[in-house]
Amino acid sequence: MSSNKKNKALELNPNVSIDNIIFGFDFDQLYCLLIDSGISKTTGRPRLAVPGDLIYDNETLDEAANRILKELTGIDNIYLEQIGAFGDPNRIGKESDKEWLKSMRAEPDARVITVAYFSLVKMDDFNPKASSFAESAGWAPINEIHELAFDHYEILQCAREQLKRKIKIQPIGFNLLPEKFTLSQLHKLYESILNKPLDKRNFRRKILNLQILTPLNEKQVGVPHKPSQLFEFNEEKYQKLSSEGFDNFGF
Amino acid sequence: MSSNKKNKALELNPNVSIDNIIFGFDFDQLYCLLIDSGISKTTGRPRLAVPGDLIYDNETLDEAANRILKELTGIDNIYLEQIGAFGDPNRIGKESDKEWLKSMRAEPDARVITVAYFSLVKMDDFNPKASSFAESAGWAPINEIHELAFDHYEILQCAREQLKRKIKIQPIGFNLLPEKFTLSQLHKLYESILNKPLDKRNFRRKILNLQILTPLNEKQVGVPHKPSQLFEFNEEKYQKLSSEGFDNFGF
DNA sequence: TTAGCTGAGTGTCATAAACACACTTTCAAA
DNA sequence: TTTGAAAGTGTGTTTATGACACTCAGCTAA
Repeated sequence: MSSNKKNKALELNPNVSIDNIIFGFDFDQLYCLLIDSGISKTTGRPRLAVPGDLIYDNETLDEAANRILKELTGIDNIYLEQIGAFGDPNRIGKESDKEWLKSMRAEPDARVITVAYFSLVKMDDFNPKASSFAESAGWAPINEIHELAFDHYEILQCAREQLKRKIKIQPIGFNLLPEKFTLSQLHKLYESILNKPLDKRNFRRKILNLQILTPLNEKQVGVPHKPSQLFEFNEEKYQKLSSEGFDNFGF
Repeated sequence: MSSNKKNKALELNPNVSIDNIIFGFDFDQLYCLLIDSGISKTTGRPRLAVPGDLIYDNETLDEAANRILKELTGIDNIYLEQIGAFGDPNRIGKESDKEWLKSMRAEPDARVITVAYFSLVKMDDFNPKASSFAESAGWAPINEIHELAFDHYEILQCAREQLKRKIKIQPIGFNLLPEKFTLSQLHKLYESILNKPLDKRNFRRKILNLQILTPLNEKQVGVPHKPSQLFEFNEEKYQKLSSEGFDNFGF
């Protein structure tokens, strides 16, 4: 047992892991960051998983989630939210999963409960091709993910649901966009998350009525159509608004 | 390590526990079921906690939560929902908590992550005075709880928030009421959960418009005022409604 | 028997939010 | 200079919300 040893600080807890659903957005669709651990001997297919790791005994769950994100992408200070715990005793049941765990873990057969998180990152901030994970990590369009290791597919679906719920109540979507963005980009983002078309005029009215966007004296350049106005998110106005208590950001 | 031994089925996992916030309602206010483990030697005050236990290595988290509920109250088939994982390394930090753990657990110093649940029970179904827990468990009015063992107070607040959020979207409140109830009782329940007064007429209109209540040919008897109509919750209509997708049960 | 108390039950109007819907503008590229 | 592509804009209808006050039915106690 880890907790019986002296040096707890550096000790991995064999029974609790974190898995982190990392969302990105490219102005067209939602993506999820996946790890590819190579072709599985048992299935012959690539083994895709969500980044995750066992926790250390001296870190909080949030710290562990941040650590994993940082180790993989180098990014810090990211929007991060817990989804919940997943603990089916058979969640590590597939042969291809066991095979992989044996190569990875000191106690590959241990019962592991995982605490899932999701995070929202600006895709520009992490280009897998430029990182040390070039070969093992990459952005996958969310609608093209059909199978993942362990119970990661199920976790991903929970993450999507939670994001849907949350975006209706709080403007966390801004975490997926660059500092400056257009209303059309924001519109597309909401459509991607909610997975349904939203009327353009109604969307604009609603967002603008919230008064949390600052229009910039700047337009798109070089686009083969009417260039669109750029905006930035106004954190200050939002804080004021949300501390006064609003719970309708509803779509 | 538990997972290294042969008989995993009967093995407690030393690193993961479940804590269960059990809500009840007496037509007047919300209650929470608490365990009293007696006067603490270190604080001199009663040590109140939410029911919980380590998990067994062969049960799912939901099963463990149900087991704890069943062991304590004898009740089965109860509304149960995960709140999330709580894993601050110092969550077991108070002296009075350590004292208690030493008397309870094989590995009192182990780092324990807890997965919190809340459940909704009809208070009639569990009368602590009639159970074997007569002296150690009891209903506490939720607004009179100010301090609990471990991080249980924090968990309780999260449970209340989650219940608030959920009740606006799904009619789970019916789990806290007997089969037959009056609109006033339901009204009071919503006010207790949302912690604010709701207009009587607007509340009735909204609830009745949902069409998930069946009026019964039955009235209150023996009350010193106009007797009120009894209703029951119509699961069938609700299923139809919610599968067609509604997300506004909003107050 | 009746007066008084208690909570049940009921309707309307004003305001705000939601939704459906189509044309003109601006720029780049051909 | 024509064409294509997305930006940007307003109105009317419908639906939900929120504020508000009196009568009714049954019990109790004088």
